[in-house]
Amino acid sequence: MYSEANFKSKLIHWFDENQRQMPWRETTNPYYIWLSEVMLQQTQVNTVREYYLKFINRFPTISDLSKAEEDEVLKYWEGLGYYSRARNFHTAVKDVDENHAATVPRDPEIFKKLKGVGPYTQAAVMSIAFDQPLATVDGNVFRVWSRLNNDNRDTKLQSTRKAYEIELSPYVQSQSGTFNQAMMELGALVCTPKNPLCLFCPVQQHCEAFEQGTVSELPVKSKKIKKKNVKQHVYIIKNLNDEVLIEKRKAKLLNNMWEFPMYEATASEGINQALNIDIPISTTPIKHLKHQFTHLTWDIDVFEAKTAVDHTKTELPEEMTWMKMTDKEMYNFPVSMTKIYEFIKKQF
DNA sequence: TAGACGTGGCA
DNA sequence: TTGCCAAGTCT
Repeated sequence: MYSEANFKSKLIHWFDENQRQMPWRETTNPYYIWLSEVMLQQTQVNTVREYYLKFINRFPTISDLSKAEEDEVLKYWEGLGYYSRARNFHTAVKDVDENHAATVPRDPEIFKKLKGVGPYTQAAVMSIAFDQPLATVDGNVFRVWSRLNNDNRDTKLQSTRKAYEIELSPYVQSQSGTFNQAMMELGALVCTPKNPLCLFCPVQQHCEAFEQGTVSELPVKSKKIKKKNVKQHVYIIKNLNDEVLIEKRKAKLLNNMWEFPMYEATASEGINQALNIDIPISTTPIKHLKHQFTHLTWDIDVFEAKTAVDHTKTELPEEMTWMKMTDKEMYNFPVSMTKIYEFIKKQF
């Protein structure tokens, strides 16, 4: 058994010398720290940087974000993925603005009640911004801690998370924010999923898995879900003004984002029903693409409607509109639709 | 509880 | 090309 203080001291010393520069590490503003933690969920640091800087530039205060329309907030999240994070963060910030005097709560129990704040975000924001004694348990910490203890418990189980939070609590009674970030940084830079740099690890002598030669087998994760494949038909409908038809999604997936009308291949007559007009559709796809999500694949055929009908005089259903090709930045599109846009842009 | 929820990087 | 992984949360 090793000294807890010795382990912590070595880890923090390594962190002081080796941590990466990040814009959110140069602020003590709890709102900015909170935003960064939301953006960093399941997302790599280098991807987040630009989004973070643009976001705080446009919404520099809680009040600014609180007053914004959801469509604009989503526009600033466009391309980052997991868009419910943006909707939930917006909701939570409005909550703070209205019910907490526009001040991020210091009480972990109150903060945890906000929309989109789970155990990780609670611990991260509370420790980094307010030095509250809570341990962050994220993917990095699961990996680092399971290896340090040669622990093969399933990290997907809630019980394992709880156990880790308790086991780590002695380390976060002081300097909690620094310790938490050091654990995560070690996981990101040294104790990596593949090819970990054990020879350069500042706490190698505390690592049971290194001693036992089991590093590559940890952490243990149980569930692997198989992707479903969904065939989709997308329709590029142009009018005589060289505008193209777009539709606002009303679904859990990519909710409230725009798309070219899309129907599952098994329901592809939907476009004619929706418009209540008979649009000639090209019989062969003008483009085929696959778009990968975590849990499914869209196998997309893109069809083009060549029509002489002046659809500008046809009344459109709710949540549909004609978009000028030069106005794409006025709408928020998922990446799959941006790919299609880039293709058809050449033809206009 | 297990599956839904985006996207890009990497071996 | 394919599958896993990246500072998770919601239902």
